Amino acid sequence: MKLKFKLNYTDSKTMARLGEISFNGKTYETPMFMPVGTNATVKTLSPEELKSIGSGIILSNTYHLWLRPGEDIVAAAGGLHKFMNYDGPILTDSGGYQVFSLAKPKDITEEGVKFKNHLNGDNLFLTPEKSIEIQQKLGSDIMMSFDECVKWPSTHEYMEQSVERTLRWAKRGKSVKKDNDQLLFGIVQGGEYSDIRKHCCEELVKMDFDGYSIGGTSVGEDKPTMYKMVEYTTPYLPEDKLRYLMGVGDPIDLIENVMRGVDIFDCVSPTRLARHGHTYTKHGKINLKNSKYKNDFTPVDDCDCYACKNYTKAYIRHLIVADETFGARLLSIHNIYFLHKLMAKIRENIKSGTLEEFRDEFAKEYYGEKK
RNA sequence: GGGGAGAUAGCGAAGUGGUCAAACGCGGCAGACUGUAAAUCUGUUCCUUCGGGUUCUGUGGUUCAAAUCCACAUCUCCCCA
Repeated sequence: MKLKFKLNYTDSKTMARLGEISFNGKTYETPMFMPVGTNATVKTLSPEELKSIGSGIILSNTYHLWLRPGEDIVAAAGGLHKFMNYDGPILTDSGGYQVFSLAKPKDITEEGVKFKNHLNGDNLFLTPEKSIEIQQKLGSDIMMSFDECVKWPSTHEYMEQSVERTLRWAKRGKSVKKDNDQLLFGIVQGGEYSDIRKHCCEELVKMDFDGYSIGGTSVGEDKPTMYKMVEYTTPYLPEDKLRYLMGVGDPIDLIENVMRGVDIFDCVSPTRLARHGHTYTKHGKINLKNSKYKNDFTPVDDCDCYACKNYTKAYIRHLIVADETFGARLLSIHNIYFLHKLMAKIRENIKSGTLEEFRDEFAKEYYGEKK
């Protein structure tokens, strides 16, 4: 079953797009938010819970599954879908982000990247070919090319060299790709340098990937810079292919980047923030650990998710403070639901041509007066 | 009744003459988190008008200097009768 994307509509005032992904007999609308399940699980949530809150594609990770349990075990289980019991689409990251978070500059060579296994300190070596081979064994529906996620800020000179190497890596990865149902995306790097972003897009498009990812964002840059990175990229990508902005999940960033032509997003923040007791509300992000919620017997938000329909802030706060996993689960449900719901509203406002107004309204409520 | 041990900040617990407003842990109060080395990490936690002020069960004492030494008192725990 091959995942297919169809572009249905492009907003005339912004670059926002409406599309649909079909997979395994189901269709999913874009723009879409994808929860992250690094270790073949979206932390604390079952596949049934994910589906019930409206999740479509979920993300998993090549690097982590390579180390544990190992791609051969996942393959022996019948692939990632069977292994984790998720029949929706699965996208795997290539390990490129771990180049940013785990490797030192001297560990990055033309051939590949040297890692210290974060579990036991072993020396590891990941190459573009190896990354694709692992992802093929995992059997994800969308694979990522192995790239260098470059730290911000970086010099124009470094970025140029790094992007050339990332392009060579993209080609190498593609060369070992089997002719199967898995899609392979190229990843656009180039920091905030418009010339490098453009060049990277053009070279990747020549290689003809199944979709294109925008990388190098959400690595500590400010929002205007992130938006520029996207603006310097999307105009050079083919209309009919999916565009994935990697690692972006702040609510306002989702809206802003849909307006810049992005279709799909992923981010760890809804689940990580949940585990840390933070939660999104229409009036901004709140920290449920704050003592002012001790006696607050109202729901987290005006929302119809399972957590908000059945539980109060005071109760969830108690669970979080008492380190009970059910608290993390309830907040994960709400936080992911909140982002899915936001994406649904974004889609509606693209349809009605009111996305800019929606952005302004949302920002006013979300950042205006914090509860 | 006899013998022994001990009382340190909200709690547990170091410290046994000056470098002690007092380690560390917990608890409390905040903050951070963006393709997950993250159910993690950071700050803070006697009072303060930020100059200082008042602390280590209490009272008295020794000393230039005491949480630390001495005396007595109070309370707690253990052992023996």
